[in-house]
Amino acid sequence: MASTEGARPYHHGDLRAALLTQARVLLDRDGADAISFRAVARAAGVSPTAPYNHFANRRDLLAALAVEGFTALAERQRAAATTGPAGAARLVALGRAYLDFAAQQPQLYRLMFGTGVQHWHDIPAVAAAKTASFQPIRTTITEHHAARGSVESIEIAAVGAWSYVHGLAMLLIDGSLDRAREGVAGTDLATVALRWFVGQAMT
Amino acid sequence: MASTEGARPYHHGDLRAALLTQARVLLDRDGADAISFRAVARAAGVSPTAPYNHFANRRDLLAALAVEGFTALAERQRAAATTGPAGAARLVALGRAYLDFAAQQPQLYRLMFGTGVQHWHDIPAVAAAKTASFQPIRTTITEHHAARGSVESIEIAAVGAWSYVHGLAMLLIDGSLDRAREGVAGTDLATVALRWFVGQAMT
DNA sequence: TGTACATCAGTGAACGCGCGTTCACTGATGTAC
DNA sequence: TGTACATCAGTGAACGCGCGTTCACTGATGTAC
Repeated sequence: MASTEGARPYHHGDLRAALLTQARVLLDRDGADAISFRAVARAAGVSPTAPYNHFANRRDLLAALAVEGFTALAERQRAAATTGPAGAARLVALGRAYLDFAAQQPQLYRLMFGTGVQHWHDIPAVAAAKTASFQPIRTTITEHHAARGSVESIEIAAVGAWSYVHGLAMLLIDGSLDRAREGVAGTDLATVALRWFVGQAMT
Repeated sequence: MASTEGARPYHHGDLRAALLTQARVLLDRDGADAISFRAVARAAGVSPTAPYNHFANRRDLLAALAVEGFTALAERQRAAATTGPAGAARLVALGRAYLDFAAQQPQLYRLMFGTGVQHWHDIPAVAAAKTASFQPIRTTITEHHAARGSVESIEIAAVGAWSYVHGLAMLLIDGSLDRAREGVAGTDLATVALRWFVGQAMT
């Protein structure tokens, strides 16, 4: 019986990563509420208490997911904003990267922005990752406006762009704009909305 | 003993309203997760199962809260958009009413926009109330642009305005803009951000 | 005006459940000598 | 190279909890005659 070929080893190898993976599966399928310590352990094929070797508690696990999310979001934006020539098209590409991220993993996006966890800002790692995920927008807009405009006016434009794209992402995700989609013939609403914003507010 | 002066009557009078009130208290204090049927009943001083006479289940209770919220939000916007002369100031006032609503009852605003309940759109009353709460923005922007612009371009501006103000509300609520606040001297960030948007996008 | 009865809006015991977390433990691994 | 031992990463039983929901019930109210 002992140590037959298929036997699972006593030590997992990389349980931490496996737990995060399974948590993502649960998150994507049923939302943040479905992520319980026990359910994650179960999904990873491990005893209910094994996760305590890797995360202090449930909150800590969710925080790790959020940090991963913010990091990935920042990376996607950075990639989009450094591809192709500068100009309005770059701003649209930046916004599209943001919206695509949210659309492709809506539950993760929701988790990152408040749902499921109270007092995110109490967790330094999450707060830092979130702040960092705003940086690509700030940087790209600063470059776009170059010398035109004060530091303060550029900051306001950056906050405005983040607000816009964040609100658009949320409304698209939760189906609030399904009606409006029909009113916009041809191209998809996200593209139209992004071009509109860049045309109006970024010149 | 029976029917002494202080005795609570067997029938409550308006338990439905009392349950909603207590649910709001729980919501505001601890968030949507804290709203359990039992906790609400307890807070209303009633047996754990009494709420079933008024709500089919927990989800139904949350939906009622959301509908109340959307109705109030629409009302506030309508009031703001019909006070004072037309023009850019009216748009700013509309946006301010929206942001004030969110800032004054952040947990309710979160509940309305996705947190805590999956598949809001499956509940017709909620979907209808949400759609109705978008109407004041649409109407005001239509009037503002008058004959200038196609129906489609006005719809895009309306969607844009909603996205902007919604995103701004969420980011302000969850503390994401606390850093940015410091960078904007003098007036509060919400006002500055609203004026910026109206100045850029609504002309 | 009085009475019978239907309906409404509560009660309270009970169910089964999944959860977070603790605890003492044990198998596996790594390291010092 | 071998051995003793510390450390790490798991197990599994157990706890107490609050939850949603069901069920049979009962007190209070309203209505028909």
